[in-house]
Amino acid sequence: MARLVSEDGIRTAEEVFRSYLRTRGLKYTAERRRVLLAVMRNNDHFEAEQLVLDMRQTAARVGKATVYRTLKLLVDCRIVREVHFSNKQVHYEHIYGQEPHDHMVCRRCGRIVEFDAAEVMRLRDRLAARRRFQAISHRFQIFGLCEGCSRGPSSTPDR
Amino acid sequence: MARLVSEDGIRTAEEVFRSYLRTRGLKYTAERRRVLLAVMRNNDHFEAEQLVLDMRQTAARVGKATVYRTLKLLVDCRIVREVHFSNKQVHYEHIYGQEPHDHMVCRRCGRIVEFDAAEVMRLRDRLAARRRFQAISHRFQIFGLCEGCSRGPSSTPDR
DNA sequence: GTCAATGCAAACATTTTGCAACTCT
DNA sequence: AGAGTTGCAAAATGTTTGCATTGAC
Repeated sequence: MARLVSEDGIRTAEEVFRSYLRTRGLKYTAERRRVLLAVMRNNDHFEAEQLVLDMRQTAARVGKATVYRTLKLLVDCRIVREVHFSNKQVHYEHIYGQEPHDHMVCRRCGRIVEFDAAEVMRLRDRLAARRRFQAISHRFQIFGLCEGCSRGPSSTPDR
Repeated sequence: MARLVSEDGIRTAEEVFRSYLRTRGLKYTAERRRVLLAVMRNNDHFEAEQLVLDMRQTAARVGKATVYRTLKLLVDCRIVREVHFSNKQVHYEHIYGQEPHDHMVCRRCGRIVEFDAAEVMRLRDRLAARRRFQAISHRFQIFGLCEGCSRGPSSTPDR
């Protein structure tokens, strides 16, 4: 969270997306643009379904199939990444221009805490090398209790 | 993989499961026992659906709903753990009596390489402490190319 | 003008649930 | 005896796909 993207950052991401599409003979449609904007303005982690519902409220209405299809493209060109907090649906977050990070997930309140992935990547590469494995990416999430939840039962118990 | 469990190990797991059930007023039924045995004899990672199908072949036939329900119980009492290799269905592995480990997943051939989680856990706890987060568990998987696949195109390209 | 994209609804795959019949303890 | 369990089929979830229509280049 806390990943405010300036209008300028959005414009750059737009250019990245546009040229990604162009190089494969795909089209930069109004719908794809709307999805990109909705994603970039979302400063949190979100699920595909929620994005569909949110966009349904606005003038930037886009069909659910298109949202799913566009998310895939955005993941492919690394503007967006899938994150896996639960066993249920996939979550997404935009990562264009972000430092690599991973997540801690509070088992009690669901709070997500991000942390820098630099050390994780160093360990990952060391572990991989030992097995003659060439690491390309990783997923790492830490589950536990956040600061608030680890001291006594909170008044907002949920997931 | 390579986690052969002796008949003795199975018996111990059975005792763990049985007492877990007893303490919550649940019953150790023939079906639950059959699922436990099928799981413990499986020396690999497996998916729920496959387990259902495998058991359908044998005399130890158990309904799919029961398999799913029992897997949940086994996860809850830490005989089994969920592992997440792909974005598709959850995989399972029995971990009773195993050293903690995580997985490297080959993006080309799908091979799974296990590695000891000790260092990961140390890093995890250090990272968590910095954010005053109390780590309980984690998920860590490294994606990349296994030894065979990283040197030149293999003759068995798949997942 | 052409080839790709959209939106809808139907299809899918996986997992969960309601319920009547059954079975551990 | 009684609470918990099973199996089935139906429901639910989350995502993908077929296809006629529309739109970008």
